[in-house]
Amino acid sequence: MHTGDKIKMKEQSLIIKNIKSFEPKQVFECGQCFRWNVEDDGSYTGVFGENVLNVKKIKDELKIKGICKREINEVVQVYFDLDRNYDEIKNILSKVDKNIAESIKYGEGIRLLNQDLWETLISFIISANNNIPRIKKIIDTLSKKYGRPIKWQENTYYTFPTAEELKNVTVQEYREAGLGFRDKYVADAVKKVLSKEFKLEELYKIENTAILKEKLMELQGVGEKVADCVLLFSDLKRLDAFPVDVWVRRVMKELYFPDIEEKKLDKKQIQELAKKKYSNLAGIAQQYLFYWKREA
DNA sequence: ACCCAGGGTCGTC
DNA sequence: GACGACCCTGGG
Repeated sequence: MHTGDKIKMKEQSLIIKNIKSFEPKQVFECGQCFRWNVEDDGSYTGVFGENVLNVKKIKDELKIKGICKREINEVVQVYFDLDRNYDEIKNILSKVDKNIAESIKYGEGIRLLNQDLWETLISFIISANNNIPRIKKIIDTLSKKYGRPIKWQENTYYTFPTAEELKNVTVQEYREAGLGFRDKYVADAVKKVLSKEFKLEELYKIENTAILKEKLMELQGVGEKVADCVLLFSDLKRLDAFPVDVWVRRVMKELYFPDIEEKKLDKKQIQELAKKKYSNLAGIAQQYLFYWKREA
């Protein structure tokens, strides 16, 4: 087990007034992240990178506090995607058709996070044929065992372990951490990243989303769906990626293919329609649809 | 008790 | 391209 130095940083806080398109419940429970948890007061606390933050929304004011490695306003600006104009995106998408317009009304406070590529990759490898509570539990266990502690307000939080920190973890130890059959996939990703056989930083240089997706799928346990999630939810931020899971398949069948049996509905058909309708914003459209269908 | 599904992927045919 | 297997857990 890693017993490195505790990360010590000063506490910081930030208030953002007149915040638009930011509803904590929707941001943190639309399926893009697994390390944000709701508190008794309705606020959310999460760990990302070497930061622990608590986010509370009161009316149209966002109160953020916690400890950050760098200046909190810079960290927040990037992680919460504050440079993107979601009003404009929602306007464009709402004009596509009534269905997406209704889903946007339902989840108008959704916003995509710029999450660390490594953490997103491993998290979504773990997500395969799994459910959200268990995914969260596994990621929590990995972080507690192999990440570094950050103390804040009586509590200890743990960073998501780097590839380096997972260097000596065996497949059996992953199994004991609850990963199930995904144990070997994570071990494989760690090995390939550490040996530079797979270079994460090179991925940012690839412009074409399809090529980038192929590259991600070279890794064990990364199929189309996982690759699409990494493209959309990590800081690779490919808004044209359209992950199709059981929920999205369900909602797309209901809305656009009512006469086709769900099992016979080809994923290619769904993605072609998504591209045609939502173009380079398909990924964001997917989040509105996913949240809508899953909550309702 | 038993079965099923869950933000799928892989190996085999 | 279709099909079954796969770790594990919570809910019916």
